[in-house]
Amino acid sequence: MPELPEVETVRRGLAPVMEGRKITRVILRRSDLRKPFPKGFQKRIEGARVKTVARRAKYLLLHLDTGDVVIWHLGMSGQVRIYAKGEAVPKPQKHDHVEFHLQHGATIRFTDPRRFGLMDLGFEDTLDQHALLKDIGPEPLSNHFSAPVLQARLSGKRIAIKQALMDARVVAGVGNIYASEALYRAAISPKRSAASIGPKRAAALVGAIVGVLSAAIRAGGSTLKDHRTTDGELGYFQHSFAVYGRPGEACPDCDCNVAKTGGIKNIVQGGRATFYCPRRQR
DNA sequence: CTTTGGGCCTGGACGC
DNA sequence: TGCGTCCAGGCCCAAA
Repeated sequence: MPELPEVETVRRGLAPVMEGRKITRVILRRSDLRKPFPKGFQKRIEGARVKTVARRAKYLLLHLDTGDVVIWHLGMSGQVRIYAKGEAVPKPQKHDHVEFHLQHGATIRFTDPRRFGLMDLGFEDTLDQHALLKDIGPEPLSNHFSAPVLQARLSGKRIAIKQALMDARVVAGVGNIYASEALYRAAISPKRSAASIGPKRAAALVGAIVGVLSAAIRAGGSTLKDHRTTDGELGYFQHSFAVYGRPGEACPDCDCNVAKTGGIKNIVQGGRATFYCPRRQR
C-alpha cells in the first residue's frame, strides 16, 4: 500500500491494541518476504512487551521492552488486520505470512501478496544508525521539516523535482501519489529541476506536502487496490485526488476548455507515472 | 559523488 | 474462455 498516510493509518490502528501488551507468539508462514526474516526473529520477540508503535518514513517501528525494535515495512501490497479477542480469525490464505498473537487475546495478521514488505530487528539505542533508516531525510510532519531544510536538500540536484520528492533522503514518506498531489497543490511543474526550487517555491511545497499528507491521514489513507485500515475499512482520500489517476480530466482549479487542452496530463518520469496540470503548474 | 535502470513478486485490467 | 502484455502504492543495488 503505502505511502506515509497509509502507514500512519495502520500505526494508529495498531498502537492501542499492541502498546503495553506482551507478544505471546509469532507465526511465520514462510522464511522470507522481500528478504529473509533475521535469525532468531521469533525468539527475540516472543515474551517481550510492546512499549510503543512508532513510525519513521514508511516503516512501522515496534519498540519492545527488551530494547529490540521490530522494523516493519508494508511494501507495495502489505495489509495489516487486527482481530480482537474472541473475534474469529479466518483460516490463513495464501498471502497471509505473519501473525503476532498478543497477551489478552488479540491477533495481528500481515498479508502481502507481492512480498515487497519486510521485517527486521534493530536496537532502540542505535536505531538511527540502522542500515534501513540511517539515510532517511526529515519527517514531513515534524518540526524538522521547513522550507530552508527542503531547499537545502534539493540544491545541486539535477533530477526533476517530482523524482527528488520520491527520494527518501530528501523527505521521508512521500511516494508516487502524494508527490504528484503535493506538486499540484504547490502549482509547481513535476518536470522543473529540483535545484531550481527557491525559497518561495520551497515554502509552497512544504505547505503542500504537509497539507496533503495531513488530509490523507484524516481520511484514513487512500485505497487504490488494497489499502485498508486495521479494521478492514477502506481509506477514502483517493476521492480527493486532484490529479493522480485522472488523466484528461479538468483539474479542480482549472477553468480551461478541457476538450481543447486535454486536461490533466499523464507522463512518465523515472519509470513512474506522474499526473499534472501543465497550465496550473509551472 | 549522482543518476539510471533492472530486479524483486503477484494479480488485475486490458486487448486479441 | 484463454493467453499475452502491461501496469501497480517501494526500495535496493549494480552500473554508468
